[in-house]
Amino acid sequence: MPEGHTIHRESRLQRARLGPGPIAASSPQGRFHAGAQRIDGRRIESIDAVGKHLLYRFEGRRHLHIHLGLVGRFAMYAADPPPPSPNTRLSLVGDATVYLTGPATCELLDPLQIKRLVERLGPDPLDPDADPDRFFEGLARRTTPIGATILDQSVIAGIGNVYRSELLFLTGIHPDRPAAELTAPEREALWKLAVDQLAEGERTGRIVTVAPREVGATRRSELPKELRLYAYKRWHQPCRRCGTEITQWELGGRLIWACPSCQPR
DNA sequence: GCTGCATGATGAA
DNA sequence: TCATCCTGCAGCA
Repeated sequence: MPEGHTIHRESRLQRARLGPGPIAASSPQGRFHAGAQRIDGRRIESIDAVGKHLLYRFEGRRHLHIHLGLVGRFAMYAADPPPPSPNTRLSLVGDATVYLTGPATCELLDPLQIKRLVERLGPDPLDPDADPDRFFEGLARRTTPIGATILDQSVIAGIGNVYRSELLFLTGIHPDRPAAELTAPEREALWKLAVDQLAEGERTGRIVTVAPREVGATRRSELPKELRLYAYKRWHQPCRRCGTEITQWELGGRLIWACPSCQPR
C-alpha cells in the first residue's frame, strides 16, 4: 500500500534491520535473476527513499531501483522467514530477510540514470532538505485542477490517491480548483500538512488523518479502520465535520472524494 | 473458481 | 483517454 510514507518507512526499517554485513540476493521468481546476481554477496552502503522510489547503493557502485507501483509489497522478517512465495521477485537476506513481490520496477541503474530519475521528481515532503518553493512554483505554473496536480510526481513527490483526498479536505480546498489559483496561504498550508501527515504515516505505517477527538476517541492508534479518514472512499457518507454527504468523481484518472461544504469551489 | 479492483505509472492512440 | 503491467484478495457464483 505504497504512497511516499511507505517507501520512506521501508527505507528506514530495512537500513536498520538488514545490518552492515554482506547481503544474499536472489530472485526466487526468476524475473530478476541477472540483477540479483550482480548484487549478491555485497554490502549495502545506503538506502534512500525519494518520493515513491527506493534506491539502494551496493558495494561496487551497483544501484538498485525499486518502485512498488500499485500492487508491490515488501515483507520483512527479523528471524525465521517463511520460504519465499513463487512470486517473490527479490529476496534480500542479511541480519533480516526482505521479500519483494509485485513491484512495477526492480532494476539496476547507473549513477546517471539515478540522477535523471531524481531530477524529474518534485520536492518530497519527507525530505528535510526539500524546497517548498519548487512546489509553490509548480502549482503557480499549472492550470490543471489541484486534485490532479498533487498526484503529479514532478510537482510534489510521494502523494498518492489517499493523501490527495485527505490533504485537500484538511486544507478545505476543492479538488477541481485550478492549481494556479490557490492563494499563498493555501499553498503553504498544503505543503505543511503534507509534511506533517506523511511524517505521521511514515512513523506509524498507516494513514490516519482524523483528529481522534473529532470522532470521540483519545488516541490515533486506537481508531478503527472506518474512522481513520475524512474523505477517501467515503462516498455518500456524512462529513465528519459538517454532516454533508461526501461526493465522489473522477479526477486525473482516479476517483477522488470531497466534502462540498468544507471544500467550497 | 472467476472477476474486478487497489494507497501507481507508462506508452500508444 | 485507453490499455497494459504487476499481485493478492474480496466478493460473487
